Amino acid sequence: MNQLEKTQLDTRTRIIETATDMFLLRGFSGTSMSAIAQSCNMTKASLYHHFQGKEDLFIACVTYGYADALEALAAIAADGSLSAEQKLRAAVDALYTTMIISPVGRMSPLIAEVSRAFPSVARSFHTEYVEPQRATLWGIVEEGQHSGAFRNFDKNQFFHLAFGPMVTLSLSREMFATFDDLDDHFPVDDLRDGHAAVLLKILAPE
Amino acid sequence: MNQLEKTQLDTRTRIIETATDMFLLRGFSGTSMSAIAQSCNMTKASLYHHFQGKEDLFIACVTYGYADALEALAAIAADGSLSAEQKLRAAVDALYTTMIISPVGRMSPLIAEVSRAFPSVARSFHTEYVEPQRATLWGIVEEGQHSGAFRNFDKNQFFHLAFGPMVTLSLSREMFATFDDLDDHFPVDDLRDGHAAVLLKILAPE
DNA sequence: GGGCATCAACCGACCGTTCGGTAGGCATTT
DNA sequence: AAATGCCTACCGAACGGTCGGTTGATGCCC
Repeated sequence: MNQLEKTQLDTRTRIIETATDMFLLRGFSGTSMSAIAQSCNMTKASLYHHFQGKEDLFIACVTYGYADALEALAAIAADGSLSAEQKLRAAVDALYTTMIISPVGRMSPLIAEVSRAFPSVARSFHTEYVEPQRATLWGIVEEGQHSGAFRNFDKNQFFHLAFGPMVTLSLSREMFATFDDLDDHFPVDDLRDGHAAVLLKILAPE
Repeated sequence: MNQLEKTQLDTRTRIIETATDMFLLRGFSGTSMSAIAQSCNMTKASLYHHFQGKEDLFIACVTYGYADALEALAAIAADGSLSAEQKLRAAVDALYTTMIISPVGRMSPLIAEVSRAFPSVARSFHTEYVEPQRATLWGIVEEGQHSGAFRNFDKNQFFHLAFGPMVTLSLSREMFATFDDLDDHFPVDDLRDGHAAVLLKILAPE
């Protein structure tokens, strides 16, 4: 990669990260291309030099974080030094971090907003992010089931109980982001620990 | 209330219900006042005769469903013929119905979209809808704890595990509303029953 | 006749998008 | 080494259209 391509990539990345922040704050329709350009210290015309249009930029924002978010989880699942219980516990921690902190984890309400206008974005989010995440987590559960550490449990039921609370926590913190007592209402660490304990309990052999 | 006031109220209600559907489909910024007026078979000017502005109309839409959604839950909590376990089971059913079907239960991503622009809407949603709902559900749990039917359990942890899955299910069905195999991915009845069973299990005395 | 609901017409601002053009780096030709 | 042509990045200005919101008039029902 020469200097020119690198500069171009840097600019694109800078735009994507800036735009992602704004989309998360104000929603898709609530964020204008002019406002994004302004935040990137460039003109609208320059912005349109790097992206074909608003939808194109939005898709780039959504897709941008898939890999990193999945990689952290995959690393835990592949760690041979951990037992299934340890992996599950670590995976829960990693998932909470992703859902609360990383842009891609906080995008659910954004996807909901555009789900009818851009069904392909929702499809991509599901196929390339949600499903791989579920599959990796389920691999850990299956490993525990084979070793006798976990009991049998319905797959979709487990996802419902595992992802439900953490996604809702992420959503709640977006909904009530302006509360100055947000951490009192929704204390991430406490809720995460209690949740992990319950998951291990319902998976424990009878 | 005379005939005139009643007609006016009917018109307001008709507008609110129409606008709510559109806000849920396209988001706040994605729904224009012209489009709402058109769906109501009236002019924008007539729409502005009934509501001061877009924010005013939106607040009316959000507030509109509070009472009905809370009433169904309160009726269960007040039913003297049911045991605490039966009440909890019925409450879970009612909450799933609210979250999946009723507009107010499906509004979470909408609140997230406007949370920074209209913090007061988020506040109202929390104070007048979320908190009363939690309080009523917790009343049922406390009743069971006093009678020995339920063990002690941290309040916020319980909310996390009880509301988490159902809110996420509602959100997921909004995000992936365009999928033609939506009910295969997110089967409400199955997930609800399994969830209720787990809740009763973690509350069961040791 | 007086208050109310509705309307067509209109407003300035902003939307996403496009256009014509400029500045500067790089490679090839002279 | 100078001149040429091309490419990327960027910009000011403007496009047609839509936004939320307003005005004044018209019909209608009590």
